[in-house]
Amino acid sequence: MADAVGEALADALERSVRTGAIAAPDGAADIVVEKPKDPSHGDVATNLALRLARHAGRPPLEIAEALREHLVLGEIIESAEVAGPGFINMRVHPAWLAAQLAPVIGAGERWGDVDLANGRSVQVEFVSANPTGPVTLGATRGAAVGDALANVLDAAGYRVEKEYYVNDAGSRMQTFFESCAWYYRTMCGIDAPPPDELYPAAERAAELLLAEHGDALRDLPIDQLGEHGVVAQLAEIRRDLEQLGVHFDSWFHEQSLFDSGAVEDMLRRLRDAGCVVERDGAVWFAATAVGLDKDEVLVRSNGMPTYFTSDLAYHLDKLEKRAFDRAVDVVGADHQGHLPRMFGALRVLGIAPSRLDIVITQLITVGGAKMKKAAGHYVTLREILDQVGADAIRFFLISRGTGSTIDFDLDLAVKAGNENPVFYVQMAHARCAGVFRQAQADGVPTGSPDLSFLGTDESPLIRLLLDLPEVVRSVAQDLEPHRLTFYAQEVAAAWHRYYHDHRIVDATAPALSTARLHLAAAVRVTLARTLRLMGLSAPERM
RNA sequence: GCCCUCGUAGCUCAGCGGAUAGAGCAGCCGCCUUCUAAGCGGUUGGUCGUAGGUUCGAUUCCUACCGAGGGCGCCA
Repeated sequence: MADAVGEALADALERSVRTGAIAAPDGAADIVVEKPKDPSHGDVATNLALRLARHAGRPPLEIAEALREHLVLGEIIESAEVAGPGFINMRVHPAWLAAQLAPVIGAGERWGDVDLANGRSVQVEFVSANPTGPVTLGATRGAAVGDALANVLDAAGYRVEKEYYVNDAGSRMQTFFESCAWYYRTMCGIDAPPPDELYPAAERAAELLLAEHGDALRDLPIDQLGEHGVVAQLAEIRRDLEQLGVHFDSWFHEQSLFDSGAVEDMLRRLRDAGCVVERDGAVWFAATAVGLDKDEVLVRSNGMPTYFTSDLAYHLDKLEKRAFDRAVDVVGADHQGHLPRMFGALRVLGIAPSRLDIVITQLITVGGAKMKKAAGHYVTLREILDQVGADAIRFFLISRGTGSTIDFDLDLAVKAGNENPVFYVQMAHARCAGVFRQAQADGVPTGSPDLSFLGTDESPLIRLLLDLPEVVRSVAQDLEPHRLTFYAQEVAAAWHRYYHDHRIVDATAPALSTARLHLAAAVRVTLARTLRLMGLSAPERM
C-alpha cells in the first residue's frame, strides 16, 4: 500500500516541479509514507512537504498545498488534504483495498515476503550453550529470538542457515567431566569426595547416563565417562529444543576447529599481520595496536588457546571458508565483553565488520531473582515446557525488545489464561478456520466474491493486513522480532472486533457471506504467516 | 574507574525524527438464544529519569548527570 501511494506522490512531486509550483529538491526526494496514529488523519500520510521545505525555502504548508493540487485522485487515493504543520493526509479507496485481498490469499504461505537480500546468504547462530547442562530459560530466550529472526530473514529473501555452536573444547569441559563422573558414581553408590570445582548442572548428564546405562559405566575413566555425558546431554538439548519447535540445520563443534588446524591458521595470520605480542608467557592479540582499550589473551601460558581464539577461528570459518555473506549471532548479555576486540581482530583478518551482526539478549530473572547456572540456580526449558507449552513460552520470550531484561513470572505463565496474549492471537486464527467450517455446513460458496460488499467497515482491517511486508522488512532490518508479536495482536484485535460486529456466514445472504469469507481468508493467511514467522502453531480450533 | 543495555500509565511493555504519547494486564461500568464470551464495547490512569544541545519539529538523535542491570579473568 505504501508503495502504491508513494508512486502517486512521486508523480505529484514531479508534476509540481515541472509546472514550477515548487522548486526541484536537491537529489532524490526521500518519500516517506506512513500510517497516522490517529485514524482521523486518514489512512496514509506523508511528511514530504515538511522535508522539502528547507531546500525550497518556502513554508511547508504552501508546498503541501501545491503537492495536493498535483496529486491524481482516483483508483488508489480517494481524497487528500493538508493538515497540521504540513502533512498531507490521504484516504485510500475502499475498492482498491478490497482488490488487494486476492493477492494476499494467492501468496498464501509466502504472504509478507520481501526482498532485502539480493540473493545473499546469512547464517544465524543461536543458543550455543555449553553441552554441560540442560537448556536454561536464558538460553531459551536465545532460541526463541534466533529462530524467529531466521524465519524473518528467510521471508526477507535470504538463504538462511541456522547453526548451534557446540562449545565442546576448553578448560570447562574438564570441570564438567569431573563433576559428571562424580555425580554419576555417587548415584551408583560410590562414596568419593567431590572435585575441587563442582559444576552443579552436570548432575543432569549423570542422571541421563544412569537412566540409559544403569551403573554399567561406573568404572570407566573420568574422560570417557565425561564424553558419554556430553553426548547424552547434547542429545537432550536437541530433544528439548525440538520440542520447543526449534530445529537447527547445523551443529558445529568447537573441537573441529582445533582438529582441522583452523585455529593455528588463524593465529598465524594474526601474527603475520603484526597483531600478536608475547607477554608474561602468554600470547596476546595486540588490540591496543589497532586502537582498542586493552589486549586479549589468545594462548595461555600453559599452551591452551582461549575461547576468544576459537571464536575468532569460528567466525573466520563461517564468513570466509563457508562464505556466508552475513552472519547473525544471538548471544546473552553476559557474553558481550570481548565483542569490540573480536570485531577488531576480524577486521585485521580482512572481514568487514558490517557482515557480522550481534544481537545481545538481556538477562532473564525469575520472580525478580537472577539465575546463575554455575551456582546451580536456574530454571530449565524442560521444567516449564510441560507446564506452559512451547507456543506460550516462545511468544513471551520474543514479546519484549531484545535489549530489555525479562522477568519470567512462572505462576503467571502457568495460569496462562487471558493473561496470555498468545491465546488471543491463536483464537483469532481459529475463528477464521471456524467461519469456513460454518460456510461448508451452510453451503455458502467461497469463490468469486463480489467486492462491492467490502467497504469502509472492512478498510481498517484490510489496511492492517497489508502492513505485513513492512513488518517483515522492519524486523529483518533491525533484528527486533518483538514487533511481530505486537503486529499479531493488532491484527487479531481488528479481526475479533470485525467478527463481533459482522456476521460472516449467513445462509440468507450468500453473496455478502462470500465477500466476507474472502476477507476472512486473507486474515487467516496473514495470521498464519505471522504465527509461523514467530515459530508458533496456527490452530484450526481451540 | 571504564564499556554495554535499560529508565514511558498502578504493573508488564510498544512507540524504526513528526500531529492530542499507545497496548495488554490490574481497577470500574456494560454485552452471551446468534459463525468459539480464550470474545466485544466504554471508562479511570502520564512532569516520557533530570538538565542542556541539534532540528521547522525530540519520547526518539547528541552530551552531561541521576537511578537499575550486565560486562570488564591466562572462565566460556
